[in-house]
Amino acid sequence: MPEGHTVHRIARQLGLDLVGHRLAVSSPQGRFAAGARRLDGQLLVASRAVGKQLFLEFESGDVLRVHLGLYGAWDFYGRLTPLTPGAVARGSMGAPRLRRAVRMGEDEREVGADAGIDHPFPPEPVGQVRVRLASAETVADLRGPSACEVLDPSQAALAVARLGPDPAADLAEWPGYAPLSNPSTNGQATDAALGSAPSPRSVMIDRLTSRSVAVGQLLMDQSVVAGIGNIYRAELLFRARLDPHTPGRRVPRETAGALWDDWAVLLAEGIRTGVIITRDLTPTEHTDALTDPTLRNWVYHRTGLPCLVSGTPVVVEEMANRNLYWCPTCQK
DNA sequence: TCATCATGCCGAT
DNA sequence: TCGGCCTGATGAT
Repeated sequence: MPEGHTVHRIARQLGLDLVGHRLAVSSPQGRFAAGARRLDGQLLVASRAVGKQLFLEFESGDVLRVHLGLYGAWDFYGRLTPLTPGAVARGSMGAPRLRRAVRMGEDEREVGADAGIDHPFPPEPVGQVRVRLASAETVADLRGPSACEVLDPSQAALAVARLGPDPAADLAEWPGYAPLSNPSTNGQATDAALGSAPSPRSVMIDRLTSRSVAVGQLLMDQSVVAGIGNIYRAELLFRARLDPHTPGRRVPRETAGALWDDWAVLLAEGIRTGVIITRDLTPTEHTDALTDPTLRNWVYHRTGLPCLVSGTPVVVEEMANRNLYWCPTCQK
């Protein structure tokens, strides 16, 4: 299930295998029939992720905006370009081109490398497929999204502008969009002096430190910083040894900046591997963690277990309508 | 085999 | 604050 890293991986997969192709767009489920008609037959020109949202730009300027919500996912069939070495993959890497399906939207796994050989292409839709994007060789099926809509360019720009900065978004190449998320600059204090647009990092710091809401809530607020979900929230706070209840206003700017920097590192690593590993592990442990979720994190899903640093039992409480895991000894 | 829960978020109430 | 989305993993039965 999707925090920002997953959506970036999906954007990249679609970028590799469907961008530059003229697509057959359909809605086997029927709930997106009108939108599918509007996009059917168009060239897909760009695939971008901002936070947890996916923006697919077509030649007409129409943009398909997708949010996976809690259990949305993309299923890929047919020819797929391997994303990144080091990613979670069962079966051989760089194996045969033909794969029955690769699911993205949860911890990813590849269904047997040659499982598709006996199956027709394109395959029958499985379950409630809201949208199918199909080139001659690759099919991407979207199921269970919480948002799936066609926007015109100005509506899409508005949707992006409503989001906080994302360290992995490269909006510089997206003409007309908020100049918020150019990750190449990390502008410390020079923005004003240079008269340039504020850096994403400084935007995040400003938004996080200007409110009295608990930092544990602010990290989940997609207008403060985009892409962080419940796991990354808990783990970022632990890594910073920060009490989740600290009001944003009381978080020193240096601490807020360190949170941004750490998020950028964790996100990049999540995009690379496809899983959320937040502990500092040896290479061997890291390999084990790719297949064993219980090895990956400091506090997430570890209620009652001893904190790996202090030994204090990890506690869970509700914050921002979600379970928040933290160590009362380390984070104060 | 069944019930519950989950890495999210929106809109109705 | 609650239900919807309508999936898949997990743990209880």
